[in-house]
Amino acid sequence: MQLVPPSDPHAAPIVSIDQIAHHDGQTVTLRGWLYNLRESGKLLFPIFRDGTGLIQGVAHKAGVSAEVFEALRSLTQESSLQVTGRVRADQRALGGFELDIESVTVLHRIPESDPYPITPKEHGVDFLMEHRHLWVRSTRQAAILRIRAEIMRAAQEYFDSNGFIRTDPPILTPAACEGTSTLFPVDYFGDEAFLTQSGQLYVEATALALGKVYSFGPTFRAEKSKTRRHLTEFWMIEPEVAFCDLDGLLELAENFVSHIAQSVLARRSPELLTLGRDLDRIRAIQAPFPRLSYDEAASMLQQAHKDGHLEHAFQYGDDFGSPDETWLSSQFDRPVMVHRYPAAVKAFYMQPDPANPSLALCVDVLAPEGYGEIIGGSQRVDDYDLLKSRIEAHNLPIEAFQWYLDLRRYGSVPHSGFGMGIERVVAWLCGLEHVRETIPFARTLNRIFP
RNA sequence: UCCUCAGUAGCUCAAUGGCAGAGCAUUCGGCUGUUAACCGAAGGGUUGUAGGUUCGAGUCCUACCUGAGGAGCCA
Repeated sequence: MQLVPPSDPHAAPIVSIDQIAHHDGQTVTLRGWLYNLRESGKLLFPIFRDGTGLIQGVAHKAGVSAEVFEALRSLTQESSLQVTGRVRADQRALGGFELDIESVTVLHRIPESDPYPITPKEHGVDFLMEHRHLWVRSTRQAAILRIRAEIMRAAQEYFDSNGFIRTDPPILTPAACEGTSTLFPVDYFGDEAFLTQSGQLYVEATALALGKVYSFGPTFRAEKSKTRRHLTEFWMIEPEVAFCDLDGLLELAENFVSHIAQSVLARRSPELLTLGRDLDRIRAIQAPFPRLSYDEAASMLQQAHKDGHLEHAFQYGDDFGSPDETWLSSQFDRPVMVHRYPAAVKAFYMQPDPANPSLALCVDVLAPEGYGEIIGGSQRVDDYDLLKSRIEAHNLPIEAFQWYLDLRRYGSVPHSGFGMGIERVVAWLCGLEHVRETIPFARTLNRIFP
């Protein structure tokens, strides 16, 4: 296999397909794979892909050597190759350019006896997930992964350029962070440890060291959730800010999400269009976001039930169910921030609202179009005695939280933070049905292969 | 964990309780502008597993396995 640029100084330059428009009329070399091959008598129309795009080649039997023509004619889908030809603008071609083929070097030819499994026709979800290592080559999946990468880049860019320091918490943890979720146990030299379900408690510590911090990494939940919104392994980005109250947190959340959406729009619009996304939907995602108190949201839900928009009657005091969130978020064209839930349905570390201590100073950001909760956050309890009594009331092992309580013993300050699930944001911005397509290799309740 | 649905050719799917089928993919042949190309031909099956009802089961019944959609929980 020849993988390095040819040493011949007169050889055609190696270019990627996304740069092909800059080489109109020139002879170039592409490296990639055969995406599809159409044949019409003495004409061949191979379509090549190289990870940056697709381009159709043309080979006339009379225009190339017999060896080149036969090598192309018998080429199989997804065989790898290097092809040299002249770039020509052509209205008939999908990308506006075609390649008049001069020569071909086949790097690896897939034999007919064992053809590439994923054909240009439709396939079922299970088959595609079983072949995820190959499915990622498809145009649609590649577009999603490019948008995912941009979302991650833009998220880090926002924090890095606003004074935040990235401090990543451990993946292996000694005990449950929140005491609620089901965790994945691992053997830690004879002791039981767990894969982290949230880095929050740890970034609270680094926030009191560095002021504004964030963490970004994988998170694990062993809950047997079986929905389009759940993975057992997902990526979460968690900012934590010292001297920040709930109002400051709401402002941070809306500016952060707006920045991500507008970055994707600016840098990945072709991919959004590949996915059939309406760009106006993304364009609308601009701060400020609508804000609803839990009380206001609850009233809206009860009214929606009376008007026949919701089957289930919402009980004041309950947490919102999935249909509730879907309906609420569908009332807005941008994410809606619901704040001040009843403390009883929220985590132990959330600061009570001074105006009504039965409410927590927390926020859930619900994405529109039924994508549900993308962010959950709160102002944290900063009083030692209150936090200690909360831990006890939730029957959590106090010893495991001694270090966490220390943060309230030594220079405690008001502080706030949130966690944003990357995959849900990817699914939302891409307009996908299921989060399993938003990560290169999804881990779900029923799948840990490939 | 609960509810609902599905499992037939490599893939996507048909088949009233009565001969196991089609399209795509693969192979061969045809076509000098194809757009998931098209036209002709060929090969390709333990109908998820185990049991039961029946003269006869892909089809009906029971259990199990696998997957999907939803609920709860959450990001």
